[in-house]
Amino acid sequence: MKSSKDEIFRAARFLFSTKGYHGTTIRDIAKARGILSGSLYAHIESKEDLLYAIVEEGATAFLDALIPISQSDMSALNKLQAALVAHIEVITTHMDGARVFLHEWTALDDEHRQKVLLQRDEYEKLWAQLLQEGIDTGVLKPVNVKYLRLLVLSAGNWVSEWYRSDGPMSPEMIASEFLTILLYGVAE
Amino acid sequence: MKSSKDEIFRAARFLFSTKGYHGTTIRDIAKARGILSGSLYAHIESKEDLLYAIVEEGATAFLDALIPISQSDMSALNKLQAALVAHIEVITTHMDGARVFLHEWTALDDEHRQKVLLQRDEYEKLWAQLLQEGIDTGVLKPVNVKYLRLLVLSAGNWVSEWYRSDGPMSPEMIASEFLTILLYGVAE
DNA sequence: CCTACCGATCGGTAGG
DNA sequence: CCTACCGATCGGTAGG
Repeated sequence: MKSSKDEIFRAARFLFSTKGYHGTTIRDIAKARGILSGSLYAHIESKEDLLYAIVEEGATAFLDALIPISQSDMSALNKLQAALVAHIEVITTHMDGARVFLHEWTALDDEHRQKVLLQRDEYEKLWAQLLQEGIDTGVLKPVNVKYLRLLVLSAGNWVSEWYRSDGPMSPEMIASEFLTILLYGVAE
Repeated sequence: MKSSKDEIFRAARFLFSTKGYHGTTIRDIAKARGILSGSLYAHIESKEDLLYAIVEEGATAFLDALIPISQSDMSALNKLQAALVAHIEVITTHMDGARVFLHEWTALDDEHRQKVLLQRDEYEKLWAQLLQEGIDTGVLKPVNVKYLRLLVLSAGNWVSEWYRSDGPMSPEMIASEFLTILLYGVAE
C-alpha cells in the first residue's frame, strides 16, 4: 500500500538528489505528484522537514546495514568485506536517498544538521573500529587508520556520483573489485 | 592588483562552494563585497555566467596540471605518482573552485554543461591512458582500467569533502599515503 | 486536494 | 556603484 505521503517522499528524494534542495521548489514536488503546491501541506510540515526526513532515512540506512556486521563474530577480514559490500549496496539500492544524505545535509537547519552529523560520526567510528580490529589482529598492515578510513569511504561514497543501475557493474562486483585493489594493491 | 571583478569571483566561489549555486543569492555575493545587488551587473553578465566562469576555471586547473605530466617522458610509475599529487594539489589549493567544479556543474544550462563535460571527459581519458600505460609496461597489475580510474579519482575527489588547510595532513602526505595503499595494498 | 491568496525574496534593469 | 524599481517566483496559509 503506497500512501500519498510515500509518493511525495519518493518524488522529493528524486528531485533533491537530481537538482539539489535549493534547486527544487515545492511546486516541482507537487507537480511530480500531479497536485498543487498548497496541497502538499496536508502531508508535510515544511520543505525543510521533508529534507530532514529524507536525510535521516539515508543516515539510518547506512547505520542499520553496518551495525549488525560490526557486532557479529565474523573475522576482521570478513567484516571488512561485508561492510564494504553493505556500504555500496546502500548507495546503489537507495541512490536518491544516499545522494541526498551525502550532499544535501548542508542545507539542513542547525538543529537537524547536528543530529545527522552525530549519526555520521557514529558510522565513521564503527568503520574506524572495524579497520583497527583488522590491524590489531594482524590481517591489515599498521597504516594510519584515519587515512585508510577516508580512502575507503571516499571511494565508496563517490560511487553515488557515477553508478547507474542499468550500467555493466553490479554492486557486488564494484565492492569486490575495490576490496581486491585495497587489500593487495595494483603494483605488479 | 586585485580588481573588483576578481573579488566578486572570489566571493562567489566561496559562497557557491559553501551554500551551493541555488542556495546563494545575487544579494549574498553583493553583500560579501559590501555593495548592492544591482551594482554586480557592471562586472558580470548573469548569475549563471558567473557560475560557468568558475566551473570552467576549475576544469581547466585540473587539465593544466595533468597535461604536462601526461606528455612528459617520465616512467609510468612516476607519472602516476605525479598525477595523483597534482590532482590532490589542485583540490587543496583551489578548494572552493574545485568543489564548485565537482558539485555545481549540474546547475549549468545545457550549453555550458556540455562544454564542461567535454573537459571532464578529456581529463578522465588522460587518466585512463596513464593507468593503461602502467599496465602495458608491466608496473601495474592487469586490472580493469575503468574500475581503477574510478577508484583513484573517487578517492581523490572526495578529498574536497574533508580536507582542511589547517588540518594535520598536507596535500603531499595525503597523495603519498593514498598512493602507497593503492600500489601495495593494506593486506598483511 | 483545490481555490485563492499572502508577504518576502528572487535575478535583473533603467537611468543616473 | 547607487537609487529605485520590475515581473516572476518562492514557501506557505485560510477556508473550504
